[in-house]
Amino acid sequence: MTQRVIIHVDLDYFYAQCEENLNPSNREKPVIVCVYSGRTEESGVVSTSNYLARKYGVKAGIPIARAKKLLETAEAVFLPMNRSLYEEVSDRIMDMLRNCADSFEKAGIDEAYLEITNRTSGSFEKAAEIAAEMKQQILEQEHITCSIGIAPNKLLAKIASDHNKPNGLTIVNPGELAAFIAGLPVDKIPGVGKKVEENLNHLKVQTVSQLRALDATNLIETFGKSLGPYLYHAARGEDDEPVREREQPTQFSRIATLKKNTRDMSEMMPLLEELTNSVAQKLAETDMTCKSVGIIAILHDLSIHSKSRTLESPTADVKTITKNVKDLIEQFLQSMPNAVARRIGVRLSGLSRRSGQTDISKFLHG
DNA sequence: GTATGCTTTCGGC
DNA sequence: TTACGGCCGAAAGCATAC
Repeated sequence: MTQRVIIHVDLDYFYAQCEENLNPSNREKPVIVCVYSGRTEESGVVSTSNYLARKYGVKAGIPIARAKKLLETAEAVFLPMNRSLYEEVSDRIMDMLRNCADSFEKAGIDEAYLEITNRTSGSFEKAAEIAAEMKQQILEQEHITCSIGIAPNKLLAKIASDHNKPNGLTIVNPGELAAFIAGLPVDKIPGVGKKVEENLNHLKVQTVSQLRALDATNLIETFGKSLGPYLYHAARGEDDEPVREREQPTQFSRIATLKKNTRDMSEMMPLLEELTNSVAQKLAETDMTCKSVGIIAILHDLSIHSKSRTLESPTADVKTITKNVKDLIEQFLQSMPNAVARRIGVRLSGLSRRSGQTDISKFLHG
């Protein structure tokens, strides 16, 4: 088994950087890209912000109203999301990166993994040169900075890209691997968020080297048969996940906030129809069918609930989807007599592509 | 018990 | 002092068939 060379590319504060490029005068100001829910003038959350805004404590996920408070002394720019713009920029960058790799994996709108083992013959020095060229190309063609990690696997490449931001380049040579991760806080491990971190803290684990001291059995008992082994290996910098193009999407969903909280069918249906039409249109655009239809409800207390059902046969028909959505909402309201919805959504899953799919009758009667 | 498939929840970005 | 989105993929949880 030859040593792999993996790169993780993370586009810096991506949505906000796209907005800076659209309007360069914003580069000197805090820029906050917002998801407005439409309920009141400023209800909603921050999607992302530039580094100037972050100096004020304004970061992804906080309410817009709170961001405005934090920035009331600054001349800040609050902008609504323009997702199609970000997708276009992302698509162009991803196409550039794909051409730089032996194998390529888009891991989100603003990040990607590249395996470059073959084209570097395993040399990390050569990898650093390629990374520098990629950074330059992305900057010249799209005026976007990024942070890059180079490592022997995806796990370490991702941790490395996060190590020096923005506009950073971090190399973790195989020989430096142990020293690199040992002192890191456990929440630097992808998959270790608030909840897992709390659990680890109860076990007196705050750093990766402390995590490494736990035995596999203990980890599996505490975190289950998926996360347990993952943590055991992550503590040692081990990961053999391949870099591969992601398959077709597995689900499409649309969710939105109601003008006011309700459990009244007639107040929910217009929004549900809109969401259903939108997600069904996505299905049509991508020439897919769905086998499963589901609804999502976020209640007044922000608790999340969902219901779904599998259809007799795959469909892309709006009427069929709408009928099932309506049934599921009624079923949900009946099952939770005290539920008052704040946000509602529609989810289609069990997706498959229509074209290229052989007619089943050929198998039956071939 | 194991394999498989479906529903619901979790958590990253 | 609080404040609160819209997506996605994966895992957990559960049921059923063998």
